[in-house]
Amino acid sequence: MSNAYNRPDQLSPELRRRVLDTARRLGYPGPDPVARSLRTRKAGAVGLLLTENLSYAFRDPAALGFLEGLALACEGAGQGLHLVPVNPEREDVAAVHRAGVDGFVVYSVPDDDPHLAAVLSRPVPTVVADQPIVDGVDRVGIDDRAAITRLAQHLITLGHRRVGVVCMRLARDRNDGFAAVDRQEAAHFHVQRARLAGIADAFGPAGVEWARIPVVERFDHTTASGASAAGQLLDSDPGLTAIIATSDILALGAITEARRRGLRVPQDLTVTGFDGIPEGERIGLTTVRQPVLEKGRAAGRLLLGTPDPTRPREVTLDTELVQGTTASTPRTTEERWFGP
Amino acid sequence: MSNAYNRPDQLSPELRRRVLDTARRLGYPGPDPVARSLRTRKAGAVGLLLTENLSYAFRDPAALGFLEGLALACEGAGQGLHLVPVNPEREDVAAVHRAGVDGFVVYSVPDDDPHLAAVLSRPVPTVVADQPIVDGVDRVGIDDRAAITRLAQHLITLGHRRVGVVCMRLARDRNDGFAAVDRQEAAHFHVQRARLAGIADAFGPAGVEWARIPVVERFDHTTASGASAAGQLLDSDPGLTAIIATSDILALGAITEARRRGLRVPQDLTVTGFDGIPEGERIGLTTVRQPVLEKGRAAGRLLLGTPDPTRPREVTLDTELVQGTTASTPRTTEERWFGP
DNA sequence: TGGACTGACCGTAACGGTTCAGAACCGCCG
DNA sequence: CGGCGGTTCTGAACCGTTACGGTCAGTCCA
Repeated sequence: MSNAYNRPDQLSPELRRRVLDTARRLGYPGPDPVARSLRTRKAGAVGLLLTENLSYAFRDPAALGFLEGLALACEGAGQGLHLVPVNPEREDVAAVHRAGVDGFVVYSVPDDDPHLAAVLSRPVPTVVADQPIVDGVDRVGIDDRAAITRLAQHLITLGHRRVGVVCMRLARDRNDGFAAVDRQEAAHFHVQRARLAGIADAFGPAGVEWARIPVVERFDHTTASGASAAGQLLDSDPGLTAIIATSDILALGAITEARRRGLRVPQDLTVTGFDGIPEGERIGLTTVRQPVLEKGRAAGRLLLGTPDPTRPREVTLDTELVQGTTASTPRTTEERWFGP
Repeated sequence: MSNAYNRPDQLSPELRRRVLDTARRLGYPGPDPVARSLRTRKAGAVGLLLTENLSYAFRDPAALGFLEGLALACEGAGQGLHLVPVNPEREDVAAVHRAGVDGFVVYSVPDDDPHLAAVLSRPVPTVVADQPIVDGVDRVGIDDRAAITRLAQHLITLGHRRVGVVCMRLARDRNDGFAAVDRQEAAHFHVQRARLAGIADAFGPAGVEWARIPVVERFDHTTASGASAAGQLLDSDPGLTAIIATSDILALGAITEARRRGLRVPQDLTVTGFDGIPEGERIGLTTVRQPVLEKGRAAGRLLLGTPDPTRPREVTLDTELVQGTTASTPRTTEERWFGP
């Protein structure tokens, strides 16, 4: 029976025809994929775990790029892509245990996320992306810290000293407001923690004490969040010459808010982002471009490729500083040159 | 054992603890999801079949909206979303047979697609979206024909008579060029066929013979395709006053091409789209807005909801004519009124 | 004291494929 | 005619779980 479907060479054409015939007559719908998976120990799919609602991934351009790259890799290997449903409110890990997959890709979840723990407890290969290193699992990412240091140094070169920072959520609990250093250092999102540290790396040597640079955190990753966070920064210190956002989405919101307040970008306020999303490119956002699609593809390849004996592998992709038109010398310097 | 994990009420806490303890000691990784699925006859996931490369879905805003809505519905029901890998070149249906899912959603594939046939041969519930009705499966969609008829009538009211049409692929074979009526009528993509018919419905009564309206087809659904198709139309008849595209993506490309030729939109050329994607809204594209997210959600609900005894169900969602700024009275009429 | 009842626990039979060993068969040669 | 190499076919074991029925001990009431 099985042979009739999958191994035509193992039996005579005549018997095969007869088997298939009676199968059809009996209404047999073909081999059951689940039973086959049980026996062969192959599900033919990789699971993807995202921290946010599944649908969030379809809104965030960076996540989307990652998804596209991963899908590309899966497609190439004939593997399905199983999106694991996660309800960030309820800590329901059952979905992770129920997913019939041959491996997991975990994208940007907090390091204390129970779903991540659940994935690691499953006896299947796992690749994490934009995450800190976990014991022995493969990892793909960029050097967030060094990348944003370069960007910050660029601002320092331009003359900025009074800057504010807008960042994404640092932990699973909602904290829409200022984030002190202790919260920053305890951050559970590796990417955000690294980016903040990278900014500090640049400003410290420039004589700006990091603890005095205001950092505003937002739980939701939307342009509206970026706008309100920028507003909060400017309210607390109208003398800021630059706002560094840890994502393009937040930066776009900050620009909107600046304009709303009658501030010209970059003449009155410099704004920078991180990611290099198309919307940012369109308006000439100064940012760090990271190869999101490549990242997804690398994650897929890492998972689906032959499991190298030199376990845990790590792929770090290159980034590029994009000097757009939203950063310039600060107003004060400018005024010094041209008068107020 | 099973009870220890899933039915704490079925055994004493003491025994449960002991079982779990020894399980851990033996390195038991928890119940195997595949075996569980085999036994319970539930995979906990729905399959999604798209005609294009998986990664295409992440580029096309309309598909993306559908995906988001579907993901939302799955999430709500705690179901995973299994994206079936399809290589449009090779007709490899195996992936459909290998997918361990409780049901399928089929989105906008040609009605003669072997993958669709493979899905229908599987003994699981199926919902098709933007497809013609298949025997006894649920369906969700819009009234493409009536919706675009309204749009076309709007153009007729404005005074347009010499129009050209840009449409997406009509069949699985590549045909980048004019599509005669016979090809239109034999189209395997229900949505495209319906939209062309809808345009004909409007222009026929207005005294414009449909067969004389040039229709240009493009295989790839990109703005570049829209641009080249518009170019082909304008080359063949520079006197066109309007271009009707069957999607916003194509319309955006057509606008780019018009501008490149020094034609102002809408003063020199009216361009309309279909879908109501954000990029179109931003530039004020005249189009038909369809609730793509709702469509995805409806598909998910149809599949996951209680299977109504009144089988095949059908959900038709409403559309809205968006009178943007890319359509106006045609140049010739204008000139008649104001002089050249 | 005995019978009915309750609750905890355990053994076993599917679920539906794949795989593999060995049976059956066939023709051929010594 | 027996043995042998080869192919085709059959049967049974196994994958890991859940559902179900049965055993057993303990409790309650007549």
